[in-house]
Amino acid sequence: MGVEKIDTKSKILDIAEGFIVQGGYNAFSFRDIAEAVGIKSASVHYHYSTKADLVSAVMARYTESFFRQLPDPTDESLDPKIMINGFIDGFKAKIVDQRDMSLCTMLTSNKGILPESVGHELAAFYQFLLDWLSRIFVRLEKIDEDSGLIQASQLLACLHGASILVQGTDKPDFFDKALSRWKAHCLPSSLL
Amino acid sequence: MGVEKIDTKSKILDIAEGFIVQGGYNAFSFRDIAEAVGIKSASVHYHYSTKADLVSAVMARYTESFFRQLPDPTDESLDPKIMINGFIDGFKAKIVDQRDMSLCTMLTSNKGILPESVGHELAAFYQFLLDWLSRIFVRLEKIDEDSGLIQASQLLACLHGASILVQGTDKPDFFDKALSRWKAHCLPSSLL
DNA sequence: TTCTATCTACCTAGTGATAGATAGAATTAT
DNA sequence: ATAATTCTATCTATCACTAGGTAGATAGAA
Repeated sequence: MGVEKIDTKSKILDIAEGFIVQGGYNAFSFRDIAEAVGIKSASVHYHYSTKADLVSAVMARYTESFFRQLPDPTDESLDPKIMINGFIDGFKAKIVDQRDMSLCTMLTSNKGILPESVGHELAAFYQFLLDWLSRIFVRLEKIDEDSGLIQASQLLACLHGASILVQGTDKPDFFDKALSRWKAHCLPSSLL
Repeated sequence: MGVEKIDTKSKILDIAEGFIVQGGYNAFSFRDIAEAVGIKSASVHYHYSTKADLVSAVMARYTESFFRQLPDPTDESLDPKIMINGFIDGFKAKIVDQRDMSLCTMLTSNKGILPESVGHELAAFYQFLLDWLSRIFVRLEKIDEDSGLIQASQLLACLHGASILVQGTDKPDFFDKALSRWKAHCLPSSLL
């Protein structure tokens, strides 16, 4: 412990996450990471013994920090419209401004070649996220849980699909086009 | 020419396409393909000299056969609702019944590591498809071209996102959930 | 005789992973 | 307090294997 030099372990995760969102599971090697961190590949293995471990750790950290940033959907003092809008804007920032895919979109498309553990983590991530969105829609539109889940699925699908469209066409405009229904639907009350 | 034994060249494309939709660009090798076809890897190179050539050929064939199957959007004898529904159902068959990603979703997520030529083909594919969908929406809802493109973007995003959701959660139900708005919206007149 | 499609054999460059050494920090024993 | 020990994080060197790609031979068809 002590002076906390910039932790190599999380530096590795940062760089691995960057490589994954740019090219997926098979598009980087331990040597790539080692070079970027400034150590040797054997030292990367010291921190994460296998590639599966490494990707699993990236996913776990992502999930943890993702949900830590989300507000409590049942907090009555928060406007559900603003929560949804914040969520959409956060997603947009990632895929339009940074111009790469979200970690989960990328890993999901790689699911067939991923260690099984990562597959489970992915599924859990989506379940949790859909649940979060559902609760907000239930509040926002005073609907039952099933309908909330449907709304949540639609929004989440639109967001992921929008990122494919932006990436595939190289035209960031498609993000707003694909999301226009939701933007209109979820304008914060302050603007109505 | 002549007796047309089952063409090795297209057998290679079939198998390559299968590998790509299952795991993406980096998840298969010439040796994998050779083994599946029943020849040696050097013989695969005879037909497609580089991996970029091969994937490019897969994409070109896919694009060609995809658009050959689409009806003429301006054909007044065809019901636009049925065309949209047929499109959705075709997509669903691919990703829900066959349980893998569409070639384009997969390649788009791999775009960062793809040969540039394939990137251009992908962009062209999406432009063409969005145009096709736009024309139908313009007819269906008697709207202008810009609004047609917005509808088209939304539907296409929903479809791609639905495939991510299905793959990520392992729950095929999410396809219909994510698409329910469009199914309701585009019921063929015969059922109204 | 030339063309087509295949083969065997190989190359170079990388892959994930391991073994063993080492310098220095932290901990424990005397 | 100091000496002995263990732990941490790194290294060098290497393994067995796979990658995409190439050269050259060959059998059969045109």
